[in-house]
Amino acid sequence: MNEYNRDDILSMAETVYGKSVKDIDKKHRSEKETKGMIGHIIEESVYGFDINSRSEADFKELGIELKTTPLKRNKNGSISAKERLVLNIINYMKEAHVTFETSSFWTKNQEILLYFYLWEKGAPIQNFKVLKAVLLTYSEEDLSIIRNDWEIIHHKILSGKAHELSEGDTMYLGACTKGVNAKSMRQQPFSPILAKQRAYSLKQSYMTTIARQHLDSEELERITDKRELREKSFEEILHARFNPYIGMSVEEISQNLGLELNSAFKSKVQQLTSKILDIRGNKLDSIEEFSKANIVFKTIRLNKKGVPKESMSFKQIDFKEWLELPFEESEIYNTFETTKFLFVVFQFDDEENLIFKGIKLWNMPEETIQGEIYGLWKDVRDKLEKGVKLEKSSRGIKNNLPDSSFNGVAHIRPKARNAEDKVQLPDGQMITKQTYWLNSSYVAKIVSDIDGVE
DNA sequence: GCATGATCATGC
DNA sequence: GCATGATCATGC
Repeated sequence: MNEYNRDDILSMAETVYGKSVKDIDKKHRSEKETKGMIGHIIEESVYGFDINSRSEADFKELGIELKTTPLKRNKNGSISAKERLVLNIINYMKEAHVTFETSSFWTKNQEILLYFYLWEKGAPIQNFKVLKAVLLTYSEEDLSIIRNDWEIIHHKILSGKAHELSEGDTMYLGACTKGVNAKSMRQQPFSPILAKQRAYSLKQSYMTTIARQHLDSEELERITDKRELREKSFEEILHARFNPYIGMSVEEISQNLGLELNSAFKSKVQQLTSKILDIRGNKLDSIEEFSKANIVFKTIRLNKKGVPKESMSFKQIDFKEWLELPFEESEIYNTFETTKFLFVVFQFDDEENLIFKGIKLWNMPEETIQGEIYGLWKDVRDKLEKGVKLEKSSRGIKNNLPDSSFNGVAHIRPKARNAEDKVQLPDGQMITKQTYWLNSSYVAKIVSDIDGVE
């Protein structure tokens, strides 16, 4: 037993494509629903492992680990990874003293036998169906980026900043929290501060892209190549692409690129950016690296003082969810923990020309997420629990949710079709649809170190 | 002149 | 029809 080769592993997997967990499960293990059960059932019923007598490595001789991961179907029919793929826990004490090649990430996760199954809301686990299995390895391009991600994590450990790690720090390989609860803490070697227990993970956005490439044959376009990635990090490459245009007006950039633009500003920037990154068509959302790393574009227009005219808005708030889910599962936490933003920054000069100032690849510092964002979340939560105060004012209906003077980072404000475009609060009252916003003064601070912004 | 409630524009 | 990026408009 356990002397399979790579071909065996995959051809045996094919025998269960389309089958439900219950149909695969020869030993009726699925009657006990526990986490990780699907993996156990596959090991036992597909590969014949006696899982009670085994502890770790699945296909030891091949150095392959078996993992299962849920996919979900979206309203538009596409599929997405339901979650990140959590790998091994990071032992900060040990990981500090290794190189990428000898790291626990690389030695344990070089090659993964990955089973995709379709998760369905509300359905029992037994009904979930296996869609496909793949041997997950990393392309040379991905590996360059993953190696750089590992270096970023490693560097934080070496600088005594393991407690400041955030998933948003990196592109594909993340350090996600993992523990029984938010209070699972570990020692780190170069600081007395206890750090949250974290595990290496392949980000949800990375898993989504991998799943779509295998199951939907999605075609995406890379903006870098392996040669370039050997020389520079992805972030450096991005800067090199945009740097030649710094100091030019939107019109000058258009002329320079041979584009004739008379559309609205928003689509102009999209077209310019596509051209600068050399994307065919105008599809910024089909850039492979951005899709895998969950990099989101935001254009920022600064006034002469370097402050955006408007705050930056995000998704509409689902107040019922806000009240029900803990902070670590909330939408606002997940947005800032897992998104990298690519700010494309322009500034008005004295003649009202819009001048390109540069870009910034940014993710919110963990400190701010655990500080101000948590504070905002908690304040809203408490008010939802007690009942939101709605009062008629001279300018519409005023609420007592945190405003822009709350903590200097974020606030809550309406965003709707009009004042009558409402949703129900958990307490039953109706409120104009609301969004959370990053204060314009906070955004100004984030981009204040971009070259040319004064 | 900014904060804040309201609303527009676009794309799916 | 709705979500989301973007912006308006007025009271303080």
